[in-house]
Amino acid sequence: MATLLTIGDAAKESGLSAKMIRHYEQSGLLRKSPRTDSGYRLYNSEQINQLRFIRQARNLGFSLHDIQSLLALWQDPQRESRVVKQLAQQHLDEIAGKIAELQHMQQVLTALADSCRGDGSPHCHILQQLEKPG
Amino acid sequence: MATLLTIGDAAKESGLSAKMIRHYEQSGLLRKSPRTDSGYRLYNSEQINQLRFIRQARNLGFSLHDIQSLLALWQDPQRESRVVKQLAQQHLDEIAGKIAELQHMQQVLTALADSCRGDGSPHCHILQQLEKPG
DNA sequence: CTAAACCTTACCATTATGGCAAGGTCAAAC
DNA sequence: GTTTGACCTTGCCATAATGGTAAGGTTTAG
Repeated sequence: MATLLTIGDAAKESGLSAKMIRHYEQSGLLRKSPRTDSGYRLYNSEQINQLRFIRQARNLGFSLHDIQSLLALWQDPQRESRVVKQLAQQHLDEIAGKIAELQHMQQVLTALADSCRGDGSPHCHILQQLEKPG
Repeated sequence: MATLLTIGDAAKESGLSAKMIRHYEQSGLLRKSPRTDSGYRLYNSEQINQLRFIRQARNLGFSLHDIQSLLALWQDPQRESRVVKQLAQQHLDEIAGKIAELQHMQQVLTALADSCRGDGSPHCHILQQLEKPG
């Protein structure tokens, strides 16, 4: 029952783009896939699972670099869940950092926008504030 | 009182890097600055203010593209604050979108990490979940 | 047999920033 | 007056992840 899919179908199955699948292969995230005589890439169900794994991890914002580690852990029966959790925690820290940064921008800019009349006159607190050193 | 600064001092004054100041000039965000006979760029206080303006806007996360518009508005005595506020609001929407996206990741990944023992055993809900289609 | 829909590779673009290298300039110290 | 160190110049390369396009081969359906 070895159903083999071409890259387009693998893309549909996994939710990745064909373009990205090739890219992942070329950048070493995926092993080179087998080819037909005419050079078409072929994917079996195990590889489709791997592509899905990658997509899920991308959806959670993991970098390709981290995903390489996650894939390795996934495939290692000897793994320690400690290591996986550490990776996740690191990523959570990054996410929290980015959120904080964005929230700070949000806070400052909201205050500025609130104090800008937004009418036909040139007076504008936003520009006034950008002008100042700080 | 025309104090002219070389690019390194302009960088220190503005908080931007010299590299980026050159880049902003080359990408059309800034007009070409005057040079000494030997080719060094020189900045007067008005230009320093412009650099500060750019840095402040960058700190608020505005793209260089948006900053080009903001600079133009800043320098236009005929501007309508409505336009500035619109730009700010658009950017705030983007920020809010990014925050929402990150918070979603944060929520999902936190739940996964919480259900991962993080010990020496290979069992791990995080990997288990990444494995699933969805 | 032909046309559509696929596949291949290779190159370019994005965004904002940094790094490096090879070389010119300027000021201070000797 | 020369050397030295700190500056400046340009230009090219790199990042991260993704998309686009172009030129060309393949497969499949009509």
